[in-house]
Amino acid sequence: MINIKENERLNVMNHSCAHLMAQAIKHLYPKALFWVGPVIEEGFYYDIDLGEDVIKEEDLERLEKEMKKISKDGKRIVRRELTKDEALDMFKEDPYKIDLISRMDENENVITCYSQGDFTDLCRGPHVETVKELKFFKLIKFSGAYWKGDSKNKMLQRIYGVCFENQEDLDSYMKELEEAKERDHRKIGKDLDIFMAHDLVGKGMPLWLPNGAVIRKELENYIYAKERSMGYQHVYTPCVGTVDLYKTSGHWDHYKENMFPSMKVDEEEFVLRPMNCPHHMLVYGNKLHSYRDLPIRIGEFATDFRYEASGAVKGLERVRCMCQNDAHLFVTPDQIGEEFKKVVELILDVYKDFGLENYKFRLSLRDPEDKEKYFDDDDMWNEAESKLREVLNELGVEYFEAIGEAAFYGPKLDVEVKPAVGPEVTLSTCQLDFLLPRRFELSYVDSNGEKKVPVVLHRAIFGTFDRFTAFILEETKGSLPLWLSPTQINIIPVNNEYHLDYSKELYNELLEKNIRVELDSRDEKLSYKMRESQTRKIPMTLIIGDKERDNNEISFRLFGEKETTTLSKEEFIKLVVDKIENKSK
RNA sequence: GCCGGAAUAGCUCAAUUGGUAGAGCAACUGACUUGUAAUCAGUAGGUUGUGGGUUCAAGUCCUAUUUCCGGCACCA
Repeated sequence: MINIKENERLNVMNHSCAHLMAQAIKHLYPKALFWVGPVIEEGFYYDIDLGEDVIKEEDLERLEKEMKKISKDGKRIVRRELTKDEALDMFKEDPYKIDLISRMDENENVITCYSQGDFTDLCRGPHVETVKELKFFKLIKFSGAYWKGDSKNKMLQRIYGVCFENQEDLDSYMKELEEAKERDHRKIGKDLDIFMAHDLVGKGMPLWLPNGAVIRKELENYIYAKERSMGYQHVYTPCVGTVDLYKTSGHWDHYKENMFPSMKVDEEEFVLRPMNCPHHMLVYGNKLHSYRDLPIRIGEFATDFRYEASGAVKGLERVRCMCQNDAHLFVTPDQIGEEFKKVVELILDVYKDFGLENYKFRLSLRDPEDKEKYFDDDDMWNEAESKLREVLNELGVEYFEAIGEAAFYGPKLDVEVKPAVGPEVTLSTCQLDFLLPRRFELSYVDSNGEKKVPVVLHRAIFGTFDRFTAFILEETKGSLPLWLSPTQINIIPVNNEYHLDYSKELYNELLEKNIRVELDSRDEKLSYKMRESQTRKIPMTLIIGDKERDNNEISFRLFGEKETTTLSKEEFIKLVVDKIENKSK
């Protein structure tokens, strides 16, 4: 999808289109006041205070009509420079503009406003010459949005739109939006029986159906083998802990609002665990460790519960019950760089295996001004942050930095991906932590026989199995590679009377090789079964008739392809086993 | 949590201004015995998310609530 913000011409057009929309809004809602109307990757929006009025679906059409009318009228867009006093005077009736202007420094930037016909807005520009240039636009959606992005503030109304140079580009953009809906893991998850939800279980608590469970098991096996080969040890720990555990870790103070409420059992308070760090700290602390033992890598496929805001819950992507592909690496300070590097390399390795290319590394740093959120120790933060940067530069990994995105206990590296619908989410994460080991009084004995505090790296390669599955479904549009596919092979006998025996023989042989195979022996037409095999996106469909039976062959068709390939049975089985082994399509 | 919208058969969707809840697919039964995306016929399937209310009459109007959808805010 085209990034409008980064395309110079489209950026200007979309910004002007935001003004065009504002003008139309002013015509239909004379009392409307405007906050800001920026260009974003997907087009533009404008935040508006409509007083008592609210935008409705049908209003978008009315607005579009009004915009077309203004555009046809073809007024020039006129720029005018203002002093701060002039600006304040011009917009003296508008508290939003006064808020903006009073924070401007006229010595740094010229204050400008742009007019088109009866409409003037404070704006940095630039704009197109005349509104006539804005013809191919569409208002996409609308919603509430907090003033200045702060939930303590009043909610304004936001309208999103997009503008292109010609009808074809607009049409193809609209088509892409439609296609994104088809790719949504919630739709695929329903169509392919991967997961379900039920009111009696609760919001954000997906139930993994047999097909989903196969995918998840394969993911577990895959990452377990990788981690074992890298010296990880896996544990099982309970999904509950006492409140005291989280008071010790410090999470109680920072995140108790996002935990399920505690429950009293006998004389103790328990909570469903929202993360596994405290449990793993205790596992480490179970034994006295020598510096020779480090790094110690403790992994777990751990179910966690978070009381996510009701409006945030979404499919498998944002849930209240999730399973983390979690691990905590206990290292000496001079092992941080090397161990962090291994995690980044593992991430790159895994993403390559899954053929993922659409992701970004984000180095999440603290906001030094925010003393409330972040653990206060400047030296610790500076050291940790520069360490991570150093490794990333050494590996030559492209990344961007995000101030204020760090965890309260340390900086982190996140992998960001864009779902089919909605804002970007974090998949993998690796977080540096100097704090938790101290709080749990963890130690190792160094070469001088002195007790030292280890450093912890929290890391999750898949993030959660839930979210990773969601992303894989969207990336593959549900057409999973053979090794991950719930059903790998579907056998269709041409005629049940003549071909079922050979089909069964084949079925059993594949089953013995641990291949997930189905035999469709229903009394239905071949084309009917083939259609179903394709809609279920089964990677390989076998057609077994006279030819195959007589020559001890099989004919197969790959998902999404028209042609059929015929191989000897042995060749075919070898091909399938190889494909699964190599994780190829 | 906030703003807005939605909820009808297992699934996808119909049902004028309030006036007897329907269709396709799936399921089941039977016929057909099939060479690469839907064979034909029949049967069954619903307290219209849930609880209140208005009305002679509610899928439709009001109200509360739950869940879902689009954003916002949040995301250890």
